[in-house]
Amino acid sequence: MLKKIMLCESEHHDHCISKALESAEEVCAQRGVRLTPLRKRVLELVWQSHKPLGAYDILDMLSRKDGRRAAPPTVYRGLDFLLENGLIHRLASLNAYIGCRHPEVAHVGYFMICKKCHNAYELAEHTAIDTAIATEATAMGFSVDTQMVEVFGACSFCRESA
Amino acid sequence: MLKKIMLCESEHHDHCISKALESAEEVCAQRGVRLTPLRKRVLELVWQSHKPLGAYDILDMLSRKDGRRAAPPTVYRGLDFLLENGLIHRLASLNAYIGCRHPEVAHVGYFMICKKCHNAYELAEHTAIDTAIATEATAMGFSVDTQMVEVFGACSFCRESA
DNA sequence: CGGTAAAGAGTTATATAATAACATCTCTTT
DNA sequence: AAAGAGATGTTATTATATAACTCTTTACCG
Repeated sequence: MLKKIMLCESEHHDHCISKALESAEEVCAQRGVRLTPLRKRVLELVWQSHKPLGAYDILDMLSRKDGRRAAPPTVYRGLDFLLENGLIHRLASLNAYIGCRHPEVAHVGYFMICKKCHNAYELAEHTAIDTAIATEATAMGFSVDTQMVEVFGACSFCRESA
Repeated sequence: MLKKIMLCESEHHDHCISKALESAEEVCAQRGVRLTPLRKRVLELVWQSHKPLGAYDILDMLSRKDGRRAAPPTVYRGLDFLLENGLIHRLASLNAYIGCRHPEVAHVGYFMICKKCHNAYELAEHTAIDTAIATEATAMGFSVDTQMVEVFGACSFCRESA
C-alpha cells in the first residue's frame, strides 16, 4: 500500500489558489514590494493547477482573459518578480513555472514530477536530499550556492490507475 | 584544508579527450552503433574542456573547423546520438552539454557546477544523493524514472583563489 | 497639493535553443 | 548495379527568453 501525498490540502483546489494569493499579499506587504494586478494575475494563472506551466501558456491565458494580445515581456516580468520573491519556482528541465507553497521562507525547490498526470510535487526543505547534497559538496570542497533537483516518474495515483 | 577533486585524472587534459574518444569507440563497437566522423568530432569538441558547452558553441567550433557553415540539425543530431548512447550529458539548467566519464554504464548525471570557473564535476553514481532521492520517492509512493541534479556554487580551487 | 524620480507596464524587435520536413548522400547487402 | 537503411545536408520554423525604448502609474518630497 502506497502512501499518498495530496496536492491540495483541502478538498477543493480553489483553496490552494486563494491561499496562495493570500500568502503572496502578506509576503509582499512584509517585504515592501508591490503585488500589482498584473503580477497577481500571473500568480493566479500559475496556480490554476499543480502542473508546471510554460511562459507562453501563461501568456495565452492572460491574453484570452484580457481580450488583447499581451507580449512576452509582460509575462516574463511578472514571472521574474514572482521568482525573485519566491512565490513561484522555475523547473529548468521543463522550462516551466509552478507556484511555491512556502513563499515565506526563501528556498530552492525539490520536485517530483509525474510524467503521466504532469503534476509536480514540491518536497519540504531540509529533506534527506538536501543533506546528501551538502555532504557530497563538503567532501569535495565545493560550497553550494543553489541547486536544482527535478525527479521524473509516476506519482502514487497514476501508478495505481496504471 | 579542502579536499580537491581533480577534473583531469592525469596531468594533461589531452588524456581526458583521447580516453573519452577511445571509450566511445569501444562502447559504440560493442553496441553495434556507428561513431561516424561527425559524431566523433562533436564528442571531441564537447570534450575540449570540462565546461558545459551550448549546442551553438559547438556549432561554431564545428563550422570554424570545417570552413563552411554547419546548420543546427547537424550538431543536434550528433548530440542526440551521443546522449542516447550515454557519451555525453545534458545540463538542463544551462542548456549545455558535457562529456560523460562513464559511458559504459547507463546513468543519470549528478553535477556540481562552479559559477566562477564554469567547470562541471560529475559525481559518481550511487552517491548518498541517489539514495536520498530514492528514499523520499518511496516515502510518497512515487516511482522514479529519471532525475536531474545540478548544484551550483564554488569549487575548491576557486574558493581558494578568492 | 504639485513636481519629480522611480517603478511598472506596453511595444517592437531580436537573441537563443531546438526541431520539422524534405532532399541527398553513402554505405551495405545482394 | 539496385535497393534499402542509416546518416547528413538544407531550409524553414517553432519555442523560450531578453534588449531597448516608450509611456504610464505610483510613491515620495518639499
